[in-house]
Amino acid sequence: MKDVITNDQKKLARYSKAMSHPIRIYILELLSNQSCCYSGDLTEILPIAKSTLSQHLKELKNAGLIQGEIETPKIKYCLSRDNWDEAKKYFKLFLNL
Amino acid sequence: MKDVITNDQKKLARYSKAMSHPIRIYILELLSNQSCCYSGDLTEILPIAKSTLSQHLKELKNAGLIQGEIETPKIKYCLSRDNWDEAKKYFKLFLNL
DNA sequence: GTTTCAATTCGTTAATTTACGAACAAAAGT
DNA sequence: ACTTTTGTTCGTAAATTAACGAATTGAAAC
Repeated sequence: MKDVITNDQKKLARYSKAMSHPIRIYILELLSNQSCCYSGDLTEILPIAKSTLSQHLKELKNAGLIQGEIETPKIKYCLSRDNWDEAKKYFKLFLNL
Repeated sequence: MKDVITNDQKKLARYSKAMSHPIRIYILELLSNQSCCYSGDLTEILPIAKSTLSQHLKELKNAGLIQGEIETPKIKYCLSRDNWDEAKKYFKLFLNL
């Protein structure tokens, strides 16, 4: 019984999972509008603990959708273009857009 | 501290969550290609137990993305057009497509 | 009325997710 | 050296998810 699920389907599910929380949607939306942000800014705006935010950022990093660059003492986050574009491609195909 | 997360962001996260499993992606993809299917067909193709499939279908139903129609003794599933279109709209905006 | 078919619900288990505050780390400024 | 700033990691708890097989339902079909 070979696998009927394709790699593309797994990847799309993976990206969807990364997007499956309102906070993470908020962050991605922000980053697709303004090129970058600092997590300190997010901490001030979002009604969650710093550590929780950190977890969400990690989740997005692990999914490959964002990347962080150290600008001591802060960290500048921006979209990971390659994967973001790949995700867009998958969603586009999936949704017939 | 009012809610900085919009309803649209919550809805998009909700739809993403429904799409966050390969099996559910598979089902949605199938339904967006062929108008309808019977869960019996899915049971034969997919490498999971019937009860597990049932859970995934329920998940998609709860997210409003599919609907089931009884055609005794089977159940015919198809996309829930309204919500599917709404989901598409949200993803389109979110991804700038 | 009982059997059969298709699918869901139940009961259970293991793993993952989300959240928090406290503790920790790294680097710069004092 | 020590303090401050900024984030991450740790430890923990509660809730949700995913999976299975067994039991159940509901509506024909016999």
